[in-house]
Amino acid sequence: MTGQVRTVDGRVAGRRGQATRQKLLDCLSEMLSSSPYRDVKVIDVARKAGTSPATFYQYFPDVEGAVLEVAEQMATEGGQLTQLLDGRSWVGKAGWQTAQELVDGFLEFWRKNDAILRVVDLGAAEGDKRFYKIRMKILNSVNNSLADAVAELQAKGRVDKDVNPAAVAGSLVAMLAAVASHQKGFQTWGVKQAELKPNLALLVHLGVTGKKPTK
Amino acid sequence: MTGQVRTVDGRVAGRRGQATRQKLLDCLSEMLSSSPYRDVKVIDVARKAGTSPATFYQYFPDVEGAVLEVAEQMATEGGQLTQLLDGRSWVGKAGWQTAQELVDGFLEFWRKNDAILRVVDLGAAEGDKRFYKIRMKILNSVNNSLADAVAELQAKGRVDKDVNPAAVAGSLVAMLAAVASHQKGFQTWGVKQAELKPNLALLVHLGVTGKKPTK
DNA sequence: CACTTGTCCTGTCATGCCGTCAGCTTACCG
DNA sequence: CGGTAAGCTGACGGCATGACAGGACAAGTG
Repeated sequence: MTGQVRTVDGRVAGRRGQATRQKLLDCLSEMLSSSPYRDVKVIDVARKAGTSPATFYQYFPDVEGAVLEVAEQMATEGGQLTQLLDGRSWVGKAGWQTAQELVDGFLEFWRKNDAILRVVDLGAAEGDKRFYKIRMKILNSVNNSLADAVAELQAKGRVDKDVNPAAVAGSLVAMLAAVASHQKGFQTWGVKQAELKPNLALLVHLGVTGKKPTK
Repeated sequence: MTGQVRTVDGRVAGRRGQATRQKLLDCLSEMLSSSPYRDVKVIDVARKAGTSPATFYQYFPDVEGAVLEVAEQMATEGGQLTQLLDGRSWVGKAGWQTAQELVDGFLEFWRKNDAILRVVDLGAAEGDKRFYKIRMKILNSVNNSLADAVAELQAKGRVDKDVNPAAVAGSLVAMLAAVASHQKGFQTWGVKQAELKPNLALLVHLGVTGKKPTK
């Protein structure tokens, strides 16, 4: 799809080059987890990777460029999130389970990639289309499936006609993403991780079906 | 409460000093709106304020310190958000109106302060307790009111016992904040601002009362 | 083995921002 | 008018940035 990996000055990267490139990306990922985005410097990433800043600039235009790469890789993995919803039912007990598994899978994915997702969120909120597109790529799979589910229930008359499936789905997905980003924040409100999940699932179920789940 | 405003080196700031200090904060605010957080430099803020970098460092330890100040000022204004919920009813048509006005007021506040709120969100997500506290200060008022409303309905038996009021309220508030941050994103999903609001209100109403609103 | 080719890395350098200090200017007060 | 404290800035060492040319290295060739 993306063709060969190329250096900034146009050379094609060989085996060794790709290895160092990936090492730089991995080290960048680690840095993002351990220090504020604003303080991540090229020189630190390079040092951590046991190489020099000049090498970094051979593969990436700047820190942001490398971050986009990390984000892209994560977004590709994130495509698996569709599986949480493909072919699931929103009716009866199965519906409750669908909601629970969606919440579970979503939070888990976010927890695993929280550092890079923070930055993607920031970039998207700042209006950067590249980050925005990546955020879409991750959320779209879940969002579309949710919107379809709402639209389907709507067609059967089980959901009010004036509900906008895309708006509801988007809001629910945004909620999941936001809660995942600030999981620690809930502890201050006296809410433990284990308690949080069923309540989130409840909200998702309510939003999609308009009704309380049968457990 | 906070006593006198002091410079970094301990002098008390007079009228003139406070003016330049505030001017620096205002210019910082503008910069945050127009360029990515990562690219906001002390020298740019100082230039924009018609002063020198050295002056900046007289009032703030660094960019982050100044950002915290801006955020603090905004958080104080944000206390007004409580008014959106104080003494409101969640029953019948009034309940629907309460939900609508909450969504309206919340989105408006976020739209007005989106730049600084982005940064606060980032800081909080990165685990910085100072930003985290400010985010709390803003959200707590809304969150507590919502949680109280849920708990009250729960006491009357109108909401299931296994619902955790704080978890539900927190999730709804997080949803509002996230949607507000990414309002532009919804346009890609074909959802217009005007359509978004009632659907958000619906989700809030569903979350708080467990039932569809009577319009 | 010497030679060539193309990939890969780094030393070095000009540039620009950071953060501090000493010292100058301005405002206020007796 | 002189003293004192507030207010501001030029200047400087330090460090990150980003570009380049050249050296190191692996692999193939005669």
